[in-house]
Amino acid sequence: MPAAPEADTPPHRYDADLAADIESRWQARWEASGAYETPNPAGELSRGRDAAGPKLFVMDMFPYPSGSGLHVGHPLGYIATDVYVRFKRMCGFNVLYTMGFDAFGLPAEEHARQTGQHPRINTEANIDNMRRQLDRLGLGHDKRRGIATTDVDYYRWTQWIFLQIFNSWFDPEARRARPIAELIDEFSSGARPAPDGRSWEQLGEAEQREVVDSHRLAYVADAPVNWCPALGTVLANEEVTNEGRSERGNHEVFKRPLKQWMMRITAYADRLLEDLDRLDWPESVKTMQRNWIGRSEGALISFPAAKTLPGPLHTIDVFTTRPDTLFGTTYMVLAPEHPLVDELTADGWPDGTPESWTGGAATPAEAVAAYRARAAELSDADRGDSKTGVYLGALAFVPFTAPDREDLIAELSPGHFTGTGELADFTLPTHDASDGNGQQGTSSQPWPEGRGERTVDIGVPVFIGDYVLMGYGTGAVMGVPGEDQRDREFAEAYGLPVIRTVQPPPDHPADLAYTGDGPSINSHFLDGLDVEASKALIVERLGESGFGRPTVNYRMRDWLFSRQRYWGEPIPIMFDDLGPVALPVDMLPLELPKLTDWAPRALARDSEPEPPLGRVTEWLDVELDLGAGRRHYRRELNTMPQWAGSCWYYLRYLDPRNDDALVDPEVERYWMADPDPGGVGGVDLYVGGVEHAVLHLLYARFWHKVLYDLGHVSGPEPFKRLVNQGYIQAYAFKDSRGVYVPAEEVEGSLEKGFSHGDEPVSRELGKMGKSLKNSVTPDDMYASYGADTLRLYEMFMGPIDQDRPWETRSVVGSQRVLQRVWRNVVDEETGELRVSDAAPDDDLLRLLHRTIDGVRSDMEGMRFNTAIAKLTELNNELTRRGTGAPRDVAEVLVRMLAPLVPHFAEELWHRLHGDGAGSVTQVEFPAADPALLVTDTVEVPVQVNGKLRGRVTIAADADDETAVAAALAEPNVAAHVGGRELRKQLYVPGRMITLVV
RNA sequence: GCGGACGUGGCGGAAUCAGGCAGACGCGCUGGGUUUAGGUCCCAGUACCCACAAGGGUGUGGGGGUUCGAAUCCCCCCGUCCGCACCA
Repeated sequence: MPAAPEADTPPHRYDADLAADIESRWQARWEASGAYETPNPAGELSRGRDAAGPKLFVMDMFPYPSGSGLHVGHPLGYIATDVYVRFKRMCGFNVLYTMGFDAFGLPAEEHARQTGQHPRINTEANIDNMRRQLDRLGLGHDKRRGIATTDVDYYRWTQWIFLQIFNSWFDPEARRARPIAELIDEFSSGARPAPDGRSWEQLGEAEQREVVDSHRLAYVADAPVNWCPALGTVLANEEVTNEGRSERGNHEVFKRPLKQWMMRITAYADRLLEDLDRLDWPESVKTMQRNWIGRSEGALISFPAAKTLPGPLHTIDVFTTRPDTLFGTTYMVLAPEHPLVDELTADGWPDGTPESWTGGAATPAEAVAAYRARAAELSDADRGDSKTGVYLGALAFVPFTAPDREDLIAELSPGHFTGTGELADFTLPTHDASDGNGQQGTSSQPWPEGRGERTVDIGVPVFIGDYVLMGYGTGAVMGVPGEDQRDREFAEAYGLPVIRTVQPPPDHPADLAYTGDGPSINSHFLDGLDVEASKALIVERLGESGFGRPTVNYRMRDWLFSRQRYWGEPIPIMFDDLGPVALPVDMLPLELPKLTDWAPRALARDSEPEPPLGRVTEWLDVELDLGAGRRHYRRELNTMPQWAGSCWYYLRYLDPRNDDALVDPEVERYWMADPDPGGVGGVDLYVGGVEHAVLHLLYARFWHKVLYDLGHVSGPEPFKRLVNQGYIQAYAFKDSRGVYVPAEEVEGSLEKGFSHGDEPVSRELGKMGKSLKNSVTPDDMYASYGADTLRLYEMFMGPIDQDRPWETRSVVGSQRVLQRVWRNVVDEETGELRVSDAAPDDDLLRLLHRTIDGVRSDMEGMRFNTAIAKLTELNNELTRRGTGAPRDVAEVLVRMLAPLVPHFAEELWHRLHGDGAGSVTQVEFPAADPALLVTDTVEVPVQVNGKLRGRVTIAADADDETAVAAALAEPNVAAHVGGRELRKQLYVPGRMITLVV
């Protein structure tokens, strides 16, 4: 509540009204003088303040202009960067600091849909509103550089980057992206053979296009995707929650195959992983990215399989991290969606098939159909813990003979494990070595070890089961119940044999899989070797025989890049009869067509996506001459995902109005260079929420690396240092029905209980926001206290990276601090200065310099809470002394406050120095005089037998003997020593005297 | 289950990086002052126990260890939060 003017309130007290007056006045002057404009080394923005001094690039994660306005939690990170930036500017750095808006994408569009207005109108109104709320905080942004991702001049370059990616391929030997033209040259010159061994000329145009397109970093694939009918669009894995619902709106999401644009981020998996080690990021975020990428080393093993013998053989490829346990395989499981399922489904149940394997169906085909239908109903998360599956009626064969093992299986299991057949016509696949997602061709290869003549083999049954996911590895596993607990549970459920292949310790429970180390057993030529050695040998043997090879598998999939939405960047691609064709770069921007009927439609689950751009018939079909004569093309109708614009906005801040390039290379080198030689470069400090740990931050790193490979940026990483600011939490209140009630209407206390009206309510701590009805708006804080008090309070609440509960009643503490500073400089009654011209005494001077020293290092380390505590301490000392502060001390204190409370400091600065003085934002930050940090005498605590017994004042350079003598002279110390002989004496200079008796 | 972060007064937190006076600074609370009153503002006190005091004892989730000395380092356990999760 704003302080009403009271008769007895001194007229010049620092209250909300005075703060509002000061804040608006200085904001206008700063704006007029371009106080925060930072010059570039070249180009249009090279005018500005003096650019001497090292560069620093500090950035916040830019916001979505959502339209519902800010609460006090939103600007926490912005205030922190602003304080840091102001401090570094005062330390002589040339700091780039600005703010843009991430305005494309689902949130803006969903909001527009609710209000019924066109997204552009909505978005621009929201941006204006957010700018106003943020400006009121006094953030020192270079406003010339602010962009919105929806600006045509901006998304023109987003489209340009898309074309760079489309026109590139990943060369696995060079481990980097190269222009697609170089690949075409290699094919046509014969330096690189065509995939099937034919010469390039022998391939038709269609085949050539297909081969080239299959190498591009941006490509169209018909792949299982996350289809969200309610939103009318597909979503990236990253946008789907664990519960299988959309991150936005919490709608149901279904897996289904659709033709979509993909980006080959998997090609960069290893580099994204390796370079994490070179980043100054929170360990938690690095860990999340590592887990997301999910690199695991193992082997790909091929199992021959057949539904009848004799009969055609198929190959089940399996990824395993434990190839050493191969001989423990007693069954196989395919994911229900696995493409081989149909081929391996037998016509009828083999003799002796147990009832439990059939799912109660009359034939394997019926069992499969029923099981698949059930699995499709369930999202990955709903599949539950119990292991289920049905038998296909087929057998698979471990690719090595192992007579002992076969005897063992024969002994453990009923007759249906034995198949008889002629294996000579088995066809082995050849795998190309490019990557885990590479295509595979087939070619004939002989069955090793002369097995073509064998007519009897021990097969293992092949199941489908939903504990095997199509989205990981090859979608098939070898069932090894001895060494894998999930396989063990499946084996238990279906009565499958268990063969241990690693000797467990004696105390290992017999009913659990053993995953630890130990000697191999029941494993033929591996027996006796430990796990590592067994892995090495089996992989070697598999390689020799052609049945397997070492491989690296990743959890991460390629990035699904297209959305069936209106409010996004149009993808600058056209299609002719043979496939996608890039729009020439000189035809950019490809503007989003004006459309009145832009709203997405909620669709039925199995309907086809309907991109809204498909409604623009005159835009859809174009005739162009791209060099091969005038031809007809159909435009791509999908738009880019929300993440596209945020993948590179930091680069556009550098050079926002450049029409010739996304950024001038000289400007890019200046701002993105790493201060440390050999560093990765990039934004020097990036502050934002941890919720972007794997989405935005992974995509942006990927794009940056592609741009780096293609020579458009000078370093391999976009963000050198990352800080995650904590969330501001707030108490929320629920009534007896569990419904949230507005927090500001709740009365009571922890002791007395809380109530809303007459009804008792319960309290909980949660993220501030609309859903918990516990928002506090910055506008309320401006009205009650002013922006500087809000800034000071938010910085004082705790370490920047920590969550903290909001307490409106505590804000007044920060206002009192400023009031006390104000009172030490300005007379509240008259408004006159009340500083004294007397020189500060020695004690005060020493305290001042200790404060300077501490505040400087706290600011540097972004420990603003402790910096504020130290400044408060100094000011409390001034208050204790009464009589107004010595002018020299007040002047230094004001300079130290300037980064935290810039308007307040600017006002006092001008009162101290007269109106001719320059801005406090551009003076130097105080530096401590080292001579004043050391003292002649020090007060040192004394411990006797580990307990504090007194303190003595001694010369700062006193030696051991002197210190101990002084300690013994202290009565309480002497009493505790009690005349006994010292067994030990120790003096840590300036810190502690320790005596042991 | 795996991985990460963390645990200090009534509350937010400081001291943890580098072992050396635990509780800086602020909120709240208690008492006092200013004020017609309330509020604002100012001053003093405020970890807990004993004591008028001087002082003494206890104390940083629990247990153990290293050390002259541990909130800090090491081991085990408990608890909270976050991320991932049938990952083969």
